Amino acid sequence: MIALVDCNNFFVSCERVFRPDLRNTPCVVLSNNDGCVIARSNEAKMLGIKMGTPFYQVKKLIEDNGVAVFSSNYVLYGDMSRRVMSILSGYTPKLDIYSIDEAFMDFTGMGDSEELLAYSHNMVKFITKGTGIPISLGIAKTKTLAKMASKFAKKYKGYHSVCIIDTDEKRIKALKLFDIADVWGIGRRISARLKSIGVETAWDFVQKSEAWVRSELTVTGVRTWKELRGENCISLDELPNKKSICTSRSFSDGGIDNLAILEEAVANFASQCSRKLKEDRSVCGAMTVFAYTSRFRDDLPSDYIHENIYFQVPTNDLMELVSAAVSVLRRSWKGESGNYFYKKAGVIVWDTCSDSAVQGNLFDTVDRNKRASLARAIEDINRRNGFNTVRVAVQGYDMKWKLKNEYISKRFTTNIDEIIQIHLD
DNA sequence: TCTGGGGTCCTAGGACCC
DNA sequence: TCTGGGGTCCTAGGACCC
Repeated sequence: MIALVDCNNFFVSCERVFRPDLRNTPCVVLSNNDGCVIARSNEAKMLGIKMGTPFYQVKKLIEDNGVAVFSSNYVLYGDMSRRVMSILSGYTPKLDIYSIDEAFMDFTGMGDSEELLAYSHNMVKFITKGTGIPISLGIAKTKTLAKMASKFAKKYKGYHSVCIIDTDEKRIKALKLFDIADVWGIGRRISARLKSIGVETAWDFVQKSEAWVRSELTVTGVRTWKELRGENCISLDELPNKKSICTSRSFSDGGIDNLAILEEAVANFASQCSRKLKEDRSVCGAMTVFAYTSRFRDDLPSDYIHENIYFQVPTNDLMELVSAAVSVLRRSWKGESGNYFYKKAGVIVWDTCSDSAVQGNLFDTVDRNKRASLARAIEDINRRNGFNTVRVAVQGYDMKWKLKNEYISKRFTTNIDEIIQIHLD
């Protein structure tokens, strides 16, 4: 059996751990730049605030109903996630972390349904006590069915946060109740297509033949189809190293029309990519730099910079990545100041491989040894004094491209100066 | 006025090989 | 007049996930 653990309204729950006064108040968390609503408490969902709505469109609704608003605080969420996952790992021989707030657990050979239920209820209590984060569990024979079960666990109070689909009878009943659009792997496009030909529920979908699914939805559709019928197709393998790493941001206000400021931003994105590669013990063979104007503004001139660069030898070197990113940007920059307002930019590194398996280049022009010892010195200083203590000059200090985050909470768990204080009168 | 950020997998089609 | 058959590799774009 496989269990899927899902943290309820995760970002909101993280904020509430340090704001217990908001336990029954509607809350939302906004995306970077305070752009869109990306997490909602149950009360906020009930007010009709939809996932992904631009903040300005619901600002009035939020003010009128006393909804608490938070800018996203990924340092806090990342740390809370690590705590939850760390406790979960003690409850299974195999934990597969799927996202910041979800994980699959292997429950094979860990007892019959009754025992699994008791075990899970116990775990839910312990996680809540240990971290303050409420979770839900779905247990079934396949991952897709476990995801479905977790939605039932969340929806019906009677399950007390744990729903198990252990018999064929239960599976069929659940499939008949389950909207095809809510199935894991069936997105907006495909569900619309399926509904237009009368496939409304997961049950309707599994009634179709394998050949039909194969021809209409390709092999990924067949995997989902098989999983819903109880056949395991999506493996629980550990996550391999990332194949691409992206750092990107949208810019607040109108955007950026100045090359120097955009350079600074892109240099910092490249620096982040270097750090992420090193964390993964990876190097990259290629990089893409992109920058584009707002796609919502038909009245302004638009531009779309999108350029690749290929490295002679795969690298994760800070200076090499920063200089490559900036050179690409300079080369493809078309805007005279004032012509184009770039709203978003980013750096993607790809064609990655392990840093211990780098293929050299006979015609390499760089002294790699010298670079490596300098990189080690920089990493050493930054490890002790904080990321970016030593930086490439073009990264700058102004952060003129900095994000808007008006409603951000403190880094309660990761910065000693921001630790929670309790005043006793 | 204001619209997130990070990933994966699959397929079609073009370029190339013998 | 008539123009083969079998492959691989790469990329862009589309679908999905959180």
